[in-house]
Amino acid sequence: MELGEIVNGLLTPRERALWEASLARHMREYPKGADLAREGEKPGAFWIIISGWAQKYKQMPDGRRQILGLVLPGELCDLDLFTVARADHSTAAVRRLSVAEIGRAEAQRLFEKCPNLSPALCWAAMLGASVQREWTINIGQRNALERVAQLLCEIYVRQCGVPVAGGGTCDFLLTQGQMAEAMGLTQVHVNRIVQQLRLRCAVEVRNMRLEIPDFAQLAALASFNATYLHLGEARAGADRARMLFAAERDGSDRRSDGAA
Amino acid sequence: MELGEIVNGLLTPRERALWEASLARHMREYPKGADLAREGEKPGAFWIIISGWAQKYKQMPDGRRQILGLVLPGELCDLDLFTVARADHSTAAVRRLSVAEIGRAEAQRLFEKCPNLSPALCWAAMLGASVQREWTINIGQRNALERVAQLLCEIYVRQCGVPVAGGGTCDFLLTQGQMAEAMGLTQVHVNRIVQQLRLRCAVEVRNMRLEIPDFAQLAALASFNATYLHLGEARAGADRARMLFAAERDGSDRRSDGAA
DNA sequence: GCGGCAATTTAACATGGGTGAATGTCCGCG
DNA sequence: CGCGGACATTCACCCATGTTAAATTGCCGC
Repeated sequence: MELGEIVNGLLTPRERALWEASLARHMREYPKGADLAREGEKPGAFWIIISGWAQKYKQMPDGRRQILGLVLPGELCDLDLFTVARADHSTAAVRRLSVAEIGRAEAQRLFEKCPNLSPALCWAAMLGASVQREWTINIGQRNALERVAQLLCEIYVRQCGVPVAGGGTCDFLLTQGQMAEAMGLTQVHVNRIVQQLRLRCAVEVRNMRLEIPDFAQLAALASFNATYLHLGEARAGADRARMLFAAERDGSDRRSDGAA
Repeated sequence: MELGEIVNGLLTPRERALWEASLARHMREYPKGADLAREGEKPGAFWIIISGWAQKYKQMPDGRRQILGLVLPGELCDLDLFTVARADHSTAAVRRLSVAEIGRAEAQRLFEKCPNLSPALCWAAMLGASVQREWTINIGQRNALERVAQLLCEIYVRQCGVPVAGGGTCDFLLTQGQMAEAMGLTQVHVNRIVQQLRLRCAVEVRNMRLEIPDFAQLAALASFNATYLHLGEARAGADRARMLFAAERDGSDRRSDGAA
C-alpha cells in the first residue's frame, strides 16, 4: 500500500479527490496470464494495482523466461514505459488482476492538475529500481534456499511490514513454477527448497497463502535486510524527490514539447 | 555519451552553459576501489562520470559481493540517491576515476535554473533501470558463456554503438575477478569462458581493452538484443519524460517542501 | 461423484560451475 | 636488476542444481 501512504500524505484534498476519481473511472480487469504491456510494443499507459498481482518479465528467443519483479496491490506499475519508444519488457497478470489503467491523455491531465503527483510517482519508480537491484544480488549471489527465503520475506514485508515478533500470514499468488522463473531456478528445485523450508522453519506456501510462524528465523536463513524496501520513507522520499521539480517557471527557457 | 546527447539536444544554450560550468567547477578524482557512496549512509550527491568507470555494488554480511551495474564515461550515476534516507547500495571506482560531483545545494540550484535538466536526468535514470532489468535476466537465465558474451556486447555498444559490420575495440576496465562479481560467477570460471571466447570468436579481453573482430558472432552467442539500451532515443525519451513536469503552477495547490 | 486440468511431488541421473590451491605472467618500483 | 603485488591460468575434485519424466494431489465444473 505504498502509494496509498504517499497519496494521503502528499496530495492536497483536492488532488486526492481528482486522483481517486480518475482511478475509479479507469478500472480494468485482466484474466490470469494476460499481458498488460508487451516487450517491443509502444507503451500507452501505466497501472495502479487494485487487487491481484502483476509480473514484469522478459523472454529470450528460445523461450527462457525471467520474472523481473512483482507488483502488488497498491503499487505502481511501469510508469517508465511513458518515456521509451518501445517497452523493454512485458507485464502480465499473475492471476486474475484488477487495475486502474491510466493512459497518456489521462496521465497528462492528472500531472497538470496535481503538482504533487509527479514526485509521488517518481518515488514509487525509484523504489521499484531499488527492489530490482536487490533481486540482482539475490539471483547472483544467494543459493537456492536463501533465494526462496528472501523472496518469501520480501513478499510478506511488502504486504504486511516487518512483524514485531513471531510472524503471520499473507497472500502469495505464485505457483512454484512462477517462483522458479522469478529466482532463476527450476520448478523441481523450488519444490525441494519449499519442502526444506517447511521442515526448517515451518513455513507454509500453499493455496495462494504464505504462512510464516517465525519471521526472524526465515529472515536469518535469507540474510534478509529490509532496508532496500525503504519502509515508511514514502512520504519523506517523495518530498525529497520534489527537488527535481523545482524549476523556476519564467517560461523563457522552456523548450516546447515538440522541439526537434 | 548518452548524457552529452541529451544535454546538447534538450538544454537551451544558456542552460548548457550553466550545466557545463557546474560540472567543471565540481571535478573530483577517486583512486581505484574508493567508495563514492556507501550503503546505509545518507547520500549527498550524484555524479557524472568524466573518465574511468564506476561500479554500483552490494555486499552481504558474509562478504559475498555483487556488482549491480557499471557507469561509463558520459553517464549519470545515482540520481536516485537524492530521494532516499539511506543508500541501498554502494558505488565505487573500478579504477582511477574522474567525475563531476554534484551535491545537494548545487543540484537544487541547477534544477531551479535549468527547467530542461530534470527530464533529461530522469531519462538517464530510467535507462539505468532498463539496464538493471537486463542484468537480472542475464544472471537469472543465461549460462556462463552467454553471460560473459552479453556483458562484452553491452560494454562495447554503450561505448561505441552497434557496429555496422565487423567489429572494433574499446576500453574494458574490469579484471576477470570483477567480471565474475558482476555476472554471479567465479573468477576461475570467467577465465575458462574468456578462453573459450578467444577460441570461438577471436574475442580478446586484455590489458584493459576489449577487441571484438566479429560483433555479430559474439552477439549471436549471447542472444544479445540491444533494444534495452534504447539507443538514439535519448532526446525523444527525455522529451516524453516532460509529461511528468507539466504541472500547472498557480501555486495554490503546491505543498511546501517541509510539509510534515 | 466423475473427468480433467493445473499444480505439486518424487525419482534417477547428468552436468555446469564452484572450491581451493598451486603456478605462471606481467609490470612497476626501488 | 630483482622484488613484490596484481592478475591470469591450470588442475583435481565434487556438489548444487538442472533434466526428464512419471506419479500424485488438489480443484473446479458438470
